[in-house]
Amino acid sequence: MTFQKRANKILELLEEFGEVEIRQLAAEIDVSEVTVRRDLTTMAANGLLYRTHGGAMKVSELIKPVSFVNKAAVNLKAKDAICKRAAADIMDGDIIFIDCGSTAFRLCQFIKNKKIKVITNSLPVVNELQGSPVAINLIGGEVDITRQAVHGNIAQEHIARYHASKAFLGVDGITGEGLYAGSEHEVSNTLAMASQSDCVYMLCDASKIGKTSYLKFNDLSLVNILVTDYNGPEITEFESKGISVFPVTV
Amino acid sequence: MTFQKRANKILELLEEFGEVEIRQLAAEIDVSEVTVRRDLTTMAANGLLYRTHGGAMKVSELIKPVSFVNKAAVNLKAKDAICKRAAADIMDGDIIFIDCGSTAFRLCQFIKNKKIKVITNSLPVVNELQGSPVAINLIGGEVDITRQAVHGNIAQEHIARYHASKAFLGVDGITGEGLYAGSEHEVSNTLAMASQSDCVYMLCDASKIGKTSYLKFNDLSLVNILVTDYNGPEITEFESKGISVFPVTV
DNA sequence: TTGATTATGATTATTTTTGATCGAATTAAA
DNA sequence: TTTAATTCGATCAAAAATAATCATAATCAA
Repeated sequence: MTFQKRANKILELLEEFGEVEIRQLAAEIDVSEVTVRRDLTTMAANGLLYRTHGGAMKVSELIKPVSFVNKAAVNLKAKDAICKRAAADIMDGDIIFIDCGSTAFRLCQFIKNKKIKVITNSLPVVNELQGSPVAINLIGGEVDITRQAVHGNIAQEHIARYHASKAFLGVDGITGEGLYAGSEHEVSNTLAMASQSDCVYMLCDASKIGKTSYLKFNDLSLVNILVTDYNGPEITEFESKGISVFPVTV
Repeated sequence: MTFQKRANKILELLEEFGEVEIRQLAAEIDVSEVTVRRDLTTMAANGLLYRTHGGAMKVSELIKPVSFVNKAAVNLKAKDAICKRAAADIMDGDIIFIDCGSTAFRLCQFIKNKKIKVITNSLPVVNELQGSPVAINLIGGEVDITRQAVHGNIAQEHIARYHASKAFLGVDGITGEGLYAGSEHEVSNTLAMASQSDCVYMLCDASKIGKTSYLKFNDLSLVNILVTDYNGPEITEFESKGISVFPVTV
């Protein structure tokens, strides 16, 4: 059993359990604990895992507290894939709007190294981009603590003062009929950002496609690009209405 | 059970409840209270949570920069005494400005139960007032991450849209000659808030009295009320210039 | 094959982690 | 205010895990 084989096995187990113990690995791979310890040390040095006392953890298990807030969020992998694709279109020098909401929030992790300006009404976005070279403009207005965002008339006026090359927005639901939201507060900001942008990206995981909510606030003409992991009959309908669909796989 | 696992567990519980007790954690994780205490100390040192007597609190997500937390710790008792006195003047129904800065920030703890509206450019203030009945209006504009506050022209314009009964401001220094600041950004917000308020409260611990800084931005006429723990010859000078001085003892 | 290099396992010394205890500090109560 | 009850920090000891050392086994090149 070579080191490479053991390393693969360890990564497999790590993937399955998220964490492993030396004892467990030694028994599973049938080598001494000393060897396992050596393997883990090497692998940790290569960034393949996180070494703990008595074992190792998957790197991704070590989440920062901020990410914790959104851990409860559903469809995380889909959202991350969507945001990764969307972020690929963001170039240095861009000025972009980022909507509040859990999907758009995931965009932050992919733009931390970019030299761009972000205009947002989302407090978590501001927080997440701390320490990055990203310049932040925070929309002012009434603070909605439950949504961790700013909204209201002043906020809309504030947005109207700016212009961005791209807007990254989320909605509660999207069908061939149009866009749906769960609250009027969200709508006003979404519309304001869209109207001030050259190109509107809508970030929607599969659960949003074909879903309606209590408020239909606009037809599909608002959207230029739809980034989604969904792959069903509605897609062609969206495209026939002039939306470019960027598919991603989870 | 490794430290990493416990840390994750603690953060989860913190996320759920906002605050936790040592006893509760020890029982939940099944380790001794000493160990929990050690974990909390370590995590607090890393800025993952706030250590309290007997437990920990969720770290305010917007107060991550260590500099601010540290600065806030200087002259804490004096600042708290000053803010407690100032808060006594705040009545239900008031609309108030709260400046950014470590002194004015301490005001938050004394107004959490009041039914008022707070207009501020300070991110820590927004965070601190979460979950309270206080309505918050956040000044919009460019985010200065190091100061944890919003500045710029848009911010000034935003402030100009509002009017408050009282403004609670801080400065870097105050002498018989006037008011001093360490940065022009702070000045513009301070002046804007002062001009839109019926009554300007200046919150200054003793270290600020008689101190000058590189920028004298206004004379004393800006100030209506000075709340301070300082008790020296300058006080009569301030009073002779029309300022009401509210003394506090530490 | 031989000699050199590397990988592995056993042993021992060191470090880390944990829990217990006790005086000091903090908070709450009288 | 003074007093009582917690909680904290420091110190110590026991247990576990690690790193270091060494010897043995496997691998490889000439």
